[in-house]
Amino acid sequence: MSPSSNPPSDPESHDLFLKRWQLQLRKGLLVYLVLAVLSEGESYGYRLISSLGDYLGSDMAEGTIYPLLSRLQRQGLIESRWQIMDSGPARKYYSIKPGGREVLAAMKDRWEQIHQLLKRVSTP
Amino acid sequence: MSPSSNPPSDPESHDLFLKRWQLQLRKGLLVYLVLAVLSEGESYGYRLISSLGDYLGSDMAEGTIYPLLSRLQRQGLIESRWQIMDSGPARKYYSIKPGGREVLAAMKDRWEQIHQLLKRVSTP
DNA sequence: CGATATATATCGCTATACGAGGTATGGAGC
DNA sequence: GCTCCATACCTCGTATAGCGATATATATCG
Repeated sequence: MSPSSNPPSDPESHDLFLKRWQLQLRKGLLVYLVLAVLSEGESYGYRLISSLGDYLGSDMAEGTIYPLLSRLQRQGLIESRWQIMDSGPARKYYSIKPGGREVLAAMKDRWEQIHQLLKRVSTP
Repeated sequence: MSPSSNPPSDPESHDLFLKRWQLQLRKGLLVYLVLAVLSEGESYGYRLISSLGDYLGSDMAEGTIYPLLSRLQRQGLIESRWQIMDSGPARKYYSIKPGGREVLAAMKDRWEQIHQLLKRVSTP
């Protein structure tokens, strides 16, 4: 266990750091991912959790996706419709609006810029 | 001005959205950038603001960099020393520790994963 | 009738970036 | 000497987003 014998390289504390880092990275990343997925066709919250979970390696929490979708709709980037199902509870399908596609394109450009920048920084 | 005539594609509100998005993106990104720059040699807060400003297009605020550096030091990833200058106020030079390099390498891997993922999502 | 899977929503907590404000040092101009 | 400015550090309050926990409802299966 070595509880506190090796502070400078304690792998356990590094894991914690990385976990928190990835949590922060998701702020901004998830909006992009949701818009990108919706740009390929409509979907709904519960389904997005599993599709994005496949991408990300870990599920995004319900407490994340539903507020996120509400936000995007309030901001006019996506729209929703209720779909009554023959079996099971109703689904709220979201689809991307033209404004959402514009924003997505801008985000994609900015993302590419940032990636180029990081390559430049890490490989001098 | 068209204050509210074109909600779905209002470029002004899109700019606001993108501005907020980039703010959120920086959460996590800046830690990476600071560690990456420090991995190439020691530096100090005030200097980091302008070097990273060049990279990012906009300066990072002083209220961002100083707490960030304190945090990284508290977490044992970087260390600092005071340098008295012949002219002007003293500088607090930060340098990366071995544990910081390990974390930086892990972040780089994860970042590459995420970039591949985004490419897969946006180009089906 | 209770357990489970599906599906949506909300609340409180935490972490981080930023703007505004504060402190201090030393050089240039009046 | 005195004021202005660039350099250099720090801290506080605000806003935002992800997450875990919790609540609710529908339909199916045993």
